[in-house]
Amino acid sequence: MLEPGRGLNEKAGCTRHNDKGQNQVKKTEQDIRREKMETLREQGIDPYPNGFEVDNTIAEILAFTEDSPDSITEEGPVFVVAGRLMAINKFGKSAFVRFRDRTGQMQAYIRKDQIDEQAFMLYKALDIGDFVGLKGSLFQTKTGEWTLVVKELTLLCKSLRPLPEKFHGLKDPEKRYRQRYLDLIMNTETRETFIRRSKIVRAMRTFFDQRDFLEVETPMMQPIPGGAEACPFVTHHNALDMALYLRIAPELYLKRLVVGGLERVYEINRNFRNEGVSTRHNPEFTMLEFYWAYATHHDLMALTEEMFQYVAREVLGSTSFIYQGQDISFEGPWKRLSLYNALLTIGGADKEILEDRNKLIAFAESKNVPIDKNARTGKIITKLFDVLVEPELIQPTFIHSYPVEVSPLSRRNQKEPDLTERFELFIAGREIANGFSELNDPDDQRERFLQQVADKEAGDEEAHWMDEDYVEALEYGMPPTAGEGVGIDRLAMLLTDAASIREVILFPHMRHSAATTKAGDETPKNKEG
RNA sequence: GGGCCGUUAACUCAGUCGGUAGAGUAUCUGCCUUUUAAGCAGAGAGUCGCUGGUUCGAGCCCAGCACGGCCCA
Repeated sequence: MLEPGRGLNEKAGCTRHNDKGQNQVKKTEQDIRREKMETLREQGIDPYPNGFEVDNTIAEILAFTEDSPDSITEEGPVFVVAGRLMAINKFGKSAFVRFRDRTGQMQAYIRKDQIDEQAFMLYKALDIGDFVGLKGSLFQTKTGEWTLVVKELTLLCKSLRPLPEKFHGLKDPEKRYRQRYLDLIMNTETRETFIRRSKIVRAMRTFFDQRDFLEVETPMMQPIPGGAEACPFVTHHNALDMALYLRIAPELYLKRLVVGGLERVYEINRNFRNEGVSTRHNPEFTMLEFYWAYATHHDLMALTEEMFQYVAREVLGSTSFIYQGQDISFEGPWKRLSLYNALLTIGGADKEILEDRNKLIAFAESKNVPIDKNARTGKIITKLFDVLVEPELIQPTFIHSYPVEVSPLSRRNQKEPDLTERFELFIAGREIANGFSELNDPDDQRERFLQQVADKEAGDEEAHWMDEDYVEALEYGMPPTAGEGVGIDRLAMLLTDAASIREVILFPHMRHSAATTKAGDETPKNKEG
């Protein structure tokens, strides 16, 4: 046998490649599926027909086999059902197919002698992923599985791309997030997570509706972004030629509604914060905020316990569950601890440290807590809390009495005016909720805003803006009110045992995909300049 | 922003010491009317993330970049 030199060999390979290009067309699975589609069209079968009269769900059919198996014969009853093909086992003149609708999954049996000629042609062109309508009766296979014998077969939608592999499924997290529809098709847990999230939100609405709270919607685009300390997204209104900010919180608008006499309001909606993305942060996230006239932050804490217990019972059927290997119980009463006491008992600080700013800074450094030495004392204290205490709060715990410097919208404690009647709720080492008795003294509110403006000028980008319009509303009078925000995504994480926020947001924010970046047409030109 | 890890066929993954690419599933062809991740026989399928560098030779080594994951800030 001749051993050609390397160069020759390469040339041969090259030639072979060219031959291939000319003589046999390289077909992808998509090409093959398109060819099948064209063949069907030629036979008068529309690959994308409109509508289909579905009489039964898979769950109904399976329930029927449980309830009245004795009434099932070859002749009937006859069911009409639709779904997506998830598996096909072909045997020449017959096949078992597994199909799925929103209620479940079952098996159907197609045999040549049970269907007409056109349907048999159609069967031969079916692929995994196609949607079909099936009409037939039931029988049991050798292993006892109830199976639909197909009498009529209708193509409802031709799928042109192959689904991920049936056994290992879709695992690549990037693909799961970017193409969530594939994740939902392939991964049962994903479907269950988002069904559960929907139940959580529904339970919350029921909870507040039952207590005479009114659900409202307030602006997502605001001229002055307020209600939280965060960096906003900016946009521009062309016709009005003005800057608008995606809201960082609905708080100031909801309190205007309380001024307007809507004494109990709540809103479940998106907030936007222009920060990094991580397992705990998505630029847009969902908050419940509610305001309750004539209540105090003590009432809020009691209501929060009740609400979380209600939601957990509705969604899980239990008030205890496991989150990332830790047993969590919503059974009350929940622990309540002042921020200072938390730092003393859990954070390892002592009284002297908390009362002396220099000792506080030295303490932070000794604990390797990164702080801004020029920040106001209240900020340093909360930073210490975040690092030293927060991760330790596994069971639901209310931390209350936050410094007024970090709480510009909260009512002062009458006995200790440097502290506010504010609390945060921590579960599994994370902040879940934040509530307080609202500041309704317009003069004090204006002073707080001015202090925030000074902080902003000193370089604190997240400090509040002055909102004169809001202060004016307070001047008309807001009744004593308590208000709270609850992070829905984080609560959903707890109740679905999700390690990352991306697991509970259908379409989490991602960077440009590598594929998009590569396609020069789609990349903004100005990036090069 | 920093550190570590990853990116190979449609999917899930191997790839030894640097020597020109592998499996299973899926697809295609043939056989097959009770399968359960069907089976048997055969076939096709790759910009090894991108761009450079080192080398006679790079999926593998080096640098930069992109995207993702985890941890930290």
